[in-house]
Amino acid sequence: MILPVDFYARPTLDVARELIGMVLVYRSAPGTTSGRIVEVEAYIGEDDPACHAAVGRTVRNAPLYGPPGRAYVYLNYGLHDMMNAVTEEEGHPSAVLIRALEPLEGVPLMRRRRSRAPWRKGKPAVADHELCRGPGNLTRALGITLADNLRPLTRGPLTIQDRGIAAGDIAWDSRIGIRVGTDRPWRATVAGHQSVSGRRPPTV
DNA sequence: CGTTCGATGCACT
DNA sequence: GTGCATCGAACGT
Repeated sequence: MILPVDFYARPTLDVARELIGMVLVYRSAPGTTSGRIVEVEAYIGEDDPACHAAVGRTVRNAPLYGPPGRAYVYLNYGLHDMMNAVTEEEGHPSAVLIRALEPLEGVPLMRRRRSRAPWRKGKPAVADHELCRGPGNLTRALGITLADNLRPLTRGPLTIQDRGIAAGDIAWDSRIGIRVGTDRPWRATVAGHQSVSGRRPPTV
């Protein structure tokens, strides 16, 4: 079942928690790829210093101010497309960043797309659980690009679906890769999952 | 194990 | 001109 707009039109932390275990699906010409969401981060309002809306409305962050249930995709570090799901209501800039997936469908296609990255030329193929580990990696594996910015997540090629998969043990900690707003524990992960980005838990 | 650093594009000031 | 919601290789301990 594709998640309806109502799912997104709620407090962002609720949406973030419930997105864990849902399935991100992207249909493209070469095939369909999908994965179970295992890591997300919430970015909430102009008062959140790490949210793009902290500087007020601009050309880039305009999607955050729009209706919920749409994709906010932007380019980071000139290399990586980042995908968010817009939450709450119009005029309340907030979103959930999808940071990692456990690959489900289309693993061979994901492998092909990942190996096509310029910096991976001639390198060994990545392990399956690494394919969608990290926000830049998952958009590349699924083929999500800036062209998908503002796309509704309720229909069309890019959707998030409830397939009845159990969320697992959810851990909340501080968001990573940002220089401000690290005090807010707005990163949700499936505890101990292989595909979660950042430092791995200590190998015993 | 840890930290540093280059690649690369564009919105924003 | 500056600074990223990154990735992964290279190098130090």
